[in-house]
Amino acid sequence: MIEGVVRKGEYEWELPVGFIPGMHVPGRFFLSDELTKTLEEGALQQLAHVATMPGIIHNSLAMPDIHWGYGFPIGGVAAFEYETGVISPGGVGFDINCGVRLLTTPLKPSDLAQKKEILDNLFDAVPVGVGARSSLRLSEKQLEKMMTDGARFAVAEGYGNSDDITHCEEQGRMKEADPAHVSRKARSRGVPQSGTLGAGNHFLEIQVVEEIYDEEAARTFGVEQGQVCMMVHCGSRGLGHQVCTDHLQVLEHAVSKYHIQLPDKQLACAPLTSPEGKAYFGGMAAAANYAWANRQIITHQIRSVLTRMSGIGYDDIRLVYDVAHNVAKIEEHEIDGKTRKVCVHRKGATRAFGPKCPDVPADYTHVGQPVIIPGSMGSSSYLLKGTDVAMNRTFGSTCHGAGRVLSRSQAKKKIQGKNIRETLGRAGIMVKAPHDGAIAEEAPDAYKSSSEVVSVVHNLGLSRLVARLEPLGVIKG
DNA sequence: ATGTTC
Repeated sequence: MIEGVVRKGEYEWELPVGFIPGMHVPGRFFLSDELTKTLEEGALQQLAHVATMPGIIHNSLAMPDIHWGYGFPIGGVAAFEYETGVISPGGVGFDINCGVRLLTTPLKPSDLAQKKEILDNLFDAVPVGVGARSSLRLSEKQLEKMMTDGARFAVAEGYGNSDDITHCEEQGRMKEADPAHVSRKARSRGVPQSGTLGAGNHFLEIQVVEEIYDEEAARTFGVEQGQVCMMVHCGSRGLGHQVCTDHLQVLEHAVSKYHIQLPDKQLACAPLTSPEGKAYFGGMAAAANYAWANRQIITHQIRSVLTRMSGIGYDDIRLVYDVAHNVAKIEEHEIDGKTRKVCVHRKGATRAFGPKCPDVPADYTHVGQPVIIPGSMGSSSYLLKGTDVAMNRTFGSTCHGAGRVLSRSQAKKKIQGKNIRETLGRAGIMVKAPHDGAIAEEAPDAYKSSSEVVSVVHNLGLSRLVARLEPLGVIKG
């Protein structure tokens, strides 16, 4: 382990205050011995950097999928006191509300004789790849509604049902969204991209529930062994990226205006109560809502294909839940016995609210919030549940996925996409992508093991395993 | 992640 890090338990490590100058709180991160082998020193430095920011409380936290990111580490969680703290785009990431949703179907794998045709139809119905454009032509007014109403906009337009809304984090809509802080350029990127999947690690998968770990929670979430499911992983596309870019520029100036000392320019931020901080938050929430609506529109396309191809009903395809992996939220948390209003930044981290917490859907509240962890291409995905331990220790947060071990360029150099496609094909997993390079970048070997990451948060109790899902067919952007 | 270095 890197010098200066203190071991606190089987899966826990601390960066003491003083690891670098100016830290207000300790850093704390969660790794198994196996995962410490892939820890990047740069990511740990970033965890320490975050601990120097104004108003941070409790700990600068990182989940076991920690890796190097823009300013803040990916896998990072940081909460700032509302009155004295800051908000930072680096703590959210460029893909605002990159997230994932899980749908159940009444189908069994044996009902998928036409799997290739289903995948072909899904590939035609959901535009994928960098710069993908959809056939939907949103008006300016519709885009505005998409940004203020999120998943509700999509459902109001006929792309879903009311259960879909109650089964989204935030009911698919942050009320603080303010489209006035979304630039003309961001809007022009958003208009043609509604209902598109995007690229990189974004995917649409046909999966099967392979193992149940927690019968009661699985039953509550409507998930059964042997059931065919659909998983959607995507975000706010070019619109969210542009919101991040635009506000970073403003906030770089705000840093000197508000006399904030930072160890890295990429931590650009502003006080939560400042006009600049509020503007970013309003724009970020608008982009988050765009992402929820985007996943909702894609859900409708999936339902349309499956009802046409397999004869099941539209409402037989149920949304289990939809979680955000990249977002900042105003929440109340109890710290040292006192309830504090804080802005929780989760960047490559999942909210994991426990039983009886606000915003957990009524039909799930006795169990806790569903947590959805996608695997890398061709590997297991997991369904977990939120816990009281997460509420007490990590502002109700857990990991988000596997985390890279090879950069995109390293992966493309080392790995042949065609070979991956053939190997997965032999295992019965069909892959469709715009080109083989997209497959190489996202090859399983480019990522840490998602099962190792998930076992750490399960063992710590930051969330608890409910079910494991395995891919049957993959559409990659 | 991203009209993949406006």
